[in-house]
Amino acid sequence: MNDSTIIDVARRAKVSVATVSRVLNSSSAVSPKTKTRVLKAIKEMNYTPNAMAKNLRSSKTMTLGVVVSDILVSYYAEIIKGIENTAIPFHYNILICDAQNRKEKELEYMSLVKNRTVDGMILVAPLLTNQELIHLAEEGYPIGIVGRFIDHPNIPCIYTDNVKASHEVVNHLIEEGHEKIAFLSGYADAVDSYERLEGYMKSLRDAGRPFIPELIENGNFNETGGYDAFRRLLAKNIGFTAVFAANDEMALGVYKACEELSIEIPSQMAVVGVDNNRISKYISPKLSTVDQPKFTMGALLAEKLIDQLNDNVYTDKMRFKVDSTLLIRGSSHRKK
Amino acid sequence: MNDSTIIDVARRAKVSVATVSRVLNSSSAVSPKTKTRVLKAIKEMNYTPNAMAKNLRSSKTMTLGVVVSDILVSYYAEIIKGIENTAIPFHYNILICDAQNRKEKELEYMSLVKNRTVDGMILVAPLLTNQELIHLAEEGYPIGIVGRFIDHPNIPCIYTDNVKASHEVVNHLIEEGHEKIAFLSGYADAVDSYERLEGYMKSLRDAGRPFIPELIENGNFNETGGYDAFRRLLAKNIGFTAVFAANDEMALGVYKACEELSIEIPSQMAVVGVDNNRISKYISPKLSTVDQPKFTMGALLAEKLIDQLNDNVYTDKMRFKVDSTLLIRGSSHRKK
DNA sequence: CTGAAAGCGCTAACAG
DNA sequence: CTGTTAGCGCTTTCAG
Repeated sequence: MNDSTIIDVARRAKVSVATVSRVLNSSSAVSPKTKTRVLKAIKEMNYTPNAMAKNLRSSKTMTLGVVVSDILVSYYAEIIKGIENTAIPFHYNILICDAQNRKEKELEYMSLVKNRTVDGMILVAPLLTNQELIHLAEEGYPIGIVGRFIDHPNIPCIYTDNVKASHEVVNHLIEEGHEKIAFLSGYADAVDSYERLEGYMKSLRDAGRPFIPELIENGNFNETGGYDAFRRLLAKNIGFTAVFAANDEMALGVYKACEELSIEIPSQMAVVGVDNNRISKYISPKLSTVDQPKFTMGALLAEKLIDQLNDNVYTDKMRFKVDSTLLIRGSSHRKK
Repeated sequence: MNDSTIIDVARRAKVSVATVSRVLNSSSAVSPKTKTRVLKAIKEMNYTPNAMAKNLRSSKTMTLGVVVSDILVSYYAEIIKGIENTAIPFHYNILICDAQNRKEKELEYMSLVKNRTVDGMILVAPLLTNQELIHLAEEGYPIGIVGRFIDHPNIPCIYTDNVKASHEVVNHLIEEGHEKIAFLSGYADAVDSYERLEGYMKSLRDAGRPFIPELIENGNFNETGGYDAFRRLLAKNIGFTAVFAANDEMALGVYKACEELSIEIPSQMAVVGVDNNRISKYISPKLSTVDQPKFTMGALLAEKLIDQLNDNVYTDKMRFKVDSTLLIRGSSHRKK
């Protein structure tokens, strides 16, 4: 166990603790001779500075919290990889928080920034409302958002245009000749759900198609939810030939139901998801989906938040919109 | 921002800091009246105790580090879920460390336990050798291992019998009528690789088959590595009809190569992996693989480590062997 | 270039 | 039941 403190090292090197601290942090010049002596003592005692003491004194923990809905979903994991990619070089650690798709959990985790366990918090596609988020930022807590636009000078955010992406998907489906297109939304209170639904409706409107409310079902953004929702849809006997799932997880549920019911994708049922989940290109047929530059989104946002943490730079550009791209794969391309 | 300290609260409630601390931690009785007053002050000032100060004082951070090789691999993500499942109720946070398949990284992360950023460290299928791990434990750092047996009284560990699992896989392949079975190992220095190879050889021996060294290739435990290794294997023209990949990621690489070369699975090439990665049951044909109770493994190990952290219980049972099960799916079941 | 000393915010004796 | 006080281990003025 490492029990030695800076005092022990100082004693052994016959210098003051201040000097030891100086060589530890290269904070100011120390004569080469004393420096060597201190270094030697440190090595001999196998001394490691106590991070808690350092944190307390410097009011920094050098760790960033990252709240995601579900660590098992590759979409989040890739964003985390991106965050990590910028955090590591800046010597920040990452505290991952798995909110298990629950808003209360998300809120609970915010105490980590309040009690100074982390220096800042990155929320990925949070369930918290903009208002709640803004409230936190105004209390002075450094937070950043991935996957949502939020109009506040203190909150860096990076997002894609959900309405546009969704609009593109539905247009594609219409072009493929589908008349009735179902929509699987996520939890009703998620902004993503709402925006994707908006794009869906816009497409219908543009194409002069009627909006049929029965064609909408909520699948809670997860596989079983998607499965159930799709079965409910089917039970209504509306005769739709395509489903747009607001994320890939729900699309996976659709695949499962189709397999059980021997509905062939895409000839009898076209399917499109969103997220470009890792699984989407392994399943058969490959799932058409909307890709976002996840890694980059995480990396860039982390950079901005770290900037803010260190220089209190709020003036800089803080809001980033990145493009998403529709990947048309086997699940939605009708055989001629 | 939360700038108020316990002193401010004390002042406002007209009590001493000790009393505030008492109500905060319910560490000893406080009269209902003062308690209410303190609580009121806390609420009014929107006070949150500073975790760093608390940590320093109590020499506890209530966080556990978890080192995994790659957070994107669902195998690790599920273990993390298990760890989380026991950590949360015990009020521990989890600091995820993504070692990016590199041993130096793993070692670097160990500084988190040395410098007291975390109270203990869980290593999942580490690249560090038993010796290195034991060294750390003997220096007094609380560590636990998931996915490997390690014979040391201070190191809780949970593992499956790799030799046996691998033995089972190869037996299955032999029963399916395969004569020449290739083996894709991971990095040469990983214990898992070694043990899985051992089981492979044992099966051949038991069945009176010759061991052909050319049938072994290293795929580094990842998809592209598996792809490359499989292509190298093919290039040797040995005429094997089955591959046992030491993990599912490499098996995915085999699938990719087979698709490119129009080799049909399983009729022309049987494939079996290990891990029961989430993707394995979505690909077509479904991948035969070896399942481990990942969630349970994480949960149980975390429990043991936390026990150790709190009570210094080293006497308790510390090493757990759990059963893995061979899941025979489409990729290795020869059509009659 | 080096040392002394004042805390960072909290907990836990100890005394009352 | 409540208050006083001594640190936890470190960084950082301020003097020298």
